[in-house]
Amino acid sequence: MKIGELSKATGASVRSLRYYEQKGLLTASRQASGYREYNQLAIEQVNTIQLYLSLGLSTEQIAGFLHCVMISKEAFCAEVLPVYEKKLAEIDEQLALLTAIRSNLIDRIASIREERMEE
Amino acid sequence: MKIGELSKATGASVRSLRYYEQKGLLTASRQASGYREYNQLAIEQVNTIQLYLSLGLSTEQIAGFLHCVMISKEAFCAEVLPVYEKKLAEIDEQLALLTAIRSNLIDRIASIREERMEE
DNA sequence: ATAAACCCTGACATCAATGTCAGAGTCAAC
DNA sequence: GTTGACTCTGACATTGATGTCAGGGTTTAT
Repeated sequence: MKIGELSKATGASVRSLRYYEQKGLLTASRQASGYREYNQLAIEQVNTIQLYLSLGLSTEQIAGFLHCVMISKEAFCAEVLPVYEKKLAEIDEQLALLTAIRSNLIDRIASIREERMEE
Repeated sequence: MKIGELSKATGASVRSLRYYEQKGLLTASRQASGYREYNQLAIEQVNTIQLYLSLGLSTEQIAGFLHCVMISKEAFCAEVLPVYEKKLAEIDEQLALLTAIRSNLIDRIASIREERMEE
C-alpha cells in the first residue's frame, strides 16, 4: 500500500502520515523507487494514533506507548495510565481557567445589559 | 515616566509595553533621546489592557474599543458587547470539547484500573 | 512515448503574546 | 569622565500538528 492509499483508508492527510513517521509513530519500508510501502496493519496503527491525538496527547507521548498498545491491551502498558492522569490534570486546570473567565464574561455582559436598560 | 518605570508600575514587561504600542494599544511621546515618555494615564491604560487580555481577548479586539472604554463606561461602547459574546461562544465551545475529552479520559482510566484489579 | 496522477524531500507558514539576544546609544551617579 | 543601568531597534525563538508549495523523480494508462 502506498501513502495515498493509506491516506484514503484512514482519513489522515499524506502530510500527517509523513509527520507521524518523522515522530517515530509509523514506519514504512521503501520500494526501489523510494516510495513508502505500508502493510495492512498500518491502517489500524494510524487509526490508533488519531484516537490518541483526539484525546489531546502529543506525538511524543503517543510514541512512548504506541508499540505496546498495538500488541497488548492498554491496561498492560505501564506508560499509558500516567500519561492519561497527567492529561486529565491539565484539562482540569484548563477547565478551571475557562470557567472562571466564563463567569467573568457573563457578569460583564449582564452589567452592560443592565446599564443599558436603565436608560 | 520612562518605559522601565511604567513596567514596574504595571507589572507588564518592557517587551510587552513595546508590543502594545506596535499593536496600537498604547502611545508614547518621545524625548530628544528617542526614549519613550509616558504620562500617568498610561498606568491605568496598561492595567486595562491586561484586564482584557486576561479575559482572553486579542490585542486586535482590544484595540477596537480601548479608546472608548478609557473615556466612557463599557456599556456606552458599542464594540464591547459583541466581542464579549463572541468570546463567550468560543469558550463554551472549548468547554464542550474539553469536557468530552475529560469524560473519555476518566472512562479509560477507570477501565485500566478495573482490568488490573481483576488480576 | 506522453500525459496525468502520484510520490519524494525540504522548507516556509500558521497563531500570538512574550522572552531573549545583539549591537548601539543615553543617562545618572560618583 | 567613567561605569553601570537604562533605552533603542530588529530579529529570532517559542508551541505543534498540519497546509502548501517548489522542484524533481516515478508510475500507469492510453
